[in-house]
Amino acid sequence: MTPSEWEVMRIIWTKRSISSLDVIEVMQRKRDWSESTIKTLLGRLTKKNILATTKEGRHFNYRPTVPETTAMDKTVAELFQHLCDMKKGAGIINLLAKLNLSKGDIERMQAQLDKKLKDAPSTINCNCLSSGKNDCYITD
Amino acid sequence: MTPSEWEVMRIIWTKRSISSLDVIEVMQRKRDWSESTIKTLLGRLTKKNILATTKEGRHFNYRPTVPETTAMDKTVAELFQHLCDMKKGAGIINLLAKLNLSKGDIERMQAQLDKKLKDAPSTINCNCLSSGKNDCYITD
DNA sequence: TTTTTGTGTTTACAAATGTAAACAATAGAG
DNA sequence: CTCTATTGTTTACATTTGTAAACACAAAAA
Repeated sequence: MTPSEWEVMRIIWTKRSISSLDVIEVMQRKRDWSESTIKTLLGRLTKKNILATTKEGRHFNYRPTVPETTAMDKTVAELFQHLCDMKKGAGIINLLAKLNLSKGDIERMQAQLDKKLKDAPSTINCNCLSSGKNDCYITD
Repeated sequence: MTPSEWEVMRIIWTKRSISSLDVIEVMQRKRDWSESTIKTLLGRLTKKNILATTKEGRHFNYRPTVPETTAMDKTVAELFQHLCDMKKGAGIINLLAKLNLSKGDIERMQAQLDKKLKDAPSTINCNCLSSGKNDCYITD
């Protein structure tokens, strides 16, 4: 899913089921895209089977075939897969600092971390050269 | 920076300064890319000013102009910027579950979370339609 | 000094992406 | 039952990305 497609999906995930007309209307409040552009994106998402359609009189109704959280988790996991093992932690710490998180989410994270801390290794090696050993000069 | 460029950068970030010959050698241990392909990537990274070069006899030496952590933070931040505000927390929780983290990183995260918990809101609204109010039907 | 060869640069080209106009089909209006 | 307007589909085209061959030029070797 491309960034533009993702923007369209957010609307559809939120609405659950929506006509193209409404997608266009909502989308145009966010981005200066022509009607055509949005129709193209809907078409591509449908072809990729990320959207399913149901005919309804004159227009179609679009609904996601994949839950938003599933898509999110996949995208986030993919991104992190390409980062240096050793520095992922620092990346998350920096991210946490910037995000607005609810009490509930923070508590769930804390629980998760408490659990992981028990058998966490004291260091994680850099795997950037895939050499099998710690590739990084700076070990921390 | 594209995914392929990122792979090349990881090598150079780790080595700090490296000849194209060595980049090619290391890279070819990871991916089945032709020498040409890797040279193209080095060229593009140089043109984008992500790499700086110094002539050294027959070959050039490449070194990053941007620290890896800076680039990482930017990429991670960009990704999260496009996700639903309400669901970012859940995304991180899922991510944490999957990652291998060092004790030190976990402790730093815990510290960060403790600090944030104090004045964390009890809920974060979905902003997927940018309507100004909570867009999501499911409020959690 | 000429030849060779190792490197960076140019050019190439298909696929994906962003962006959008033109077209076709069909539901609803008259 | 025809006409029109709406909405999905085709086609279009520039840019970026993945992948790589061809080329030019400067060192090193002869």
